Amino acid sequence: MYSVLRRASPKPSFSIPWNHSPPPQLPQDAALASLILESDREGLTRILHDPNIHWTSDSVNKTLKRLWNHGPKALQFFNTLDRHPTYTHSSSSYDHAIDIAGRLRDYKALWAFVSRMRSRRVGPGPRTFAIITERYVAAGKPDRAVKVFLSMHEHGCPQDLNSFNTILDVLCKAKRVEKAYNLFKVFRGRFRADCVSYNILANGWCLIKRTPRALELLGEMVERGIDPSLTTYNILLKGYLRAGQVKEAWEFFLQMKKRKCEIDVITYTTLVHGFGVVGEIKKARKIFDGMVGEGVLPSVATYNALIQVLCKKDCVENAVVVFEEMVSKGYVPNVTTYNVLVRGLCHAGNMDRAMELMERMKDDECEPNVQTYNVVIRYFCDAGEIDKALNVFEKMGRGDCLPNLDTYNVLISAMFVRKKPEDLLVAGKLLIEMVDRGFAKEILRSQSRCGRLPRQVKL
DNA sequence: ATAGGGTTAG
Repeated sequence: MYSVLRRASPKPSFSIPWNHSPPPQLPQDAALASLILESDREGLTRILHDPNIHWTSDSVNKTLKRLWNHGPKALQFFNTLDRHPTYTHSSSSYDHAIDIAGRLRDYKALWAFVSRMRSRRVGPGPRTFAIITERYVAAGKPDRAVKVFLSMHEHGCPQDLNSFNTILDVLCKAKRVEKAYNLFKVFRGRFRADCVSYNILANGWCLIKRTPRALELLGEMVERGIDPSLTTYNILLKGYLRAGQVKEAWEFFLQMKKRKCEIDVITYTTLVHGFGVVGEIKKARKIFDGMVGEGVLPSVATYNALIQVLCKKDCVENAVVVFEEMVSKGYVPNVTTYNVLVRGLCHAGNMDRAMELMERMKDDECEPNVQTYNVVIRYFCDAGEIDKALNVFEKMGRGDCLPNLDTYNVLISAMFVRKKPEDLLVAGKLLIEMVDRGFAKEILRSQSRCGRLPRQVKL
């Protein structure tokens, strides 16, 4: 039975936590994570304060990471352990907790962690502020993020070029490029902006498809005596391709070659992917086949790019051939390789082979992640095979990979499509489970963005 | 955790 149905019966008591579902050879932190999810406050203290468990910073961090999509429980775990008689949290665990609080937009808790960190003299450090600013920006508060950056020194962590570049990057990655550029103009002198600062901003303009501004910035850096690096050129190249300026991209690449710029594997990966996504498969292949002759070996990412575009714009069989080829050459596929191919197989209607590949992943010691599961669940739902989707969901729930908002969204909406009464019952239970796990705020936010819920609906 | 290349999808 999957977890929602189990939830319907009385919860197992703590002395026999695994009575209903004995853990199948799960890593310790995964077993712990599911145990935490199932337990109430009292039980939690009992487990965590058990003198037989030896806590380390590493095991705490792994557990927090597992509970990433279950914020309230994760913080409850962190706080309970914070009252442990002998164990004290490390700075990286505080950073994790701060990240989670920020994701939940619980700024009160976030700043309480910062003060506690400081009073225990384990921070806050540059990484802490990278996290905090990123969370504010993600919550749509870029001005707040800038203020936090400007007040870092008041928390005992002085700003430097690194932290300056970090805040620029955080703003750019969230597409607040104009804001980043304004901050940059004010402080580039004080922090001695370097090539990295310029690259971050150039990449920002490229992300919002404003390649002319990126090019302008390139001129600006040269004017100020900073030499563009290969990274700079790769950013521009990617920018042209992202903006659909394929011809310009190719000309830019030829210029790079002509100017004796050392072309690297990232340049080639960018090209293979870029030409592939616009459907120029032959060109993508030609670039891929030609790179070795230029003295550059493909990486796993290059293979991933080729496999992905073959799945999307050619046919999945050819992608499988390339996959087998890379394996026979001794490359070790990573989780992205598998995910791309699993999705390709699903898309081609080969659900059985997709599931087989997922099994092969496990045999190859590459654990499927939430994306892998979500893809398969989504395609099963699309095909109306809700029972099979639930079957896969059940496998996740056992703890090795916890569901996220997408997982719930896909499953629940699929059940509303079919409208069988028993489905609706399960959908309701899933919804309760979601709310239980702290997804409610997130749902409301995403729904109100789409205008699907009236504003007065409150949870 | 200072920058560039691969992950779902309407």
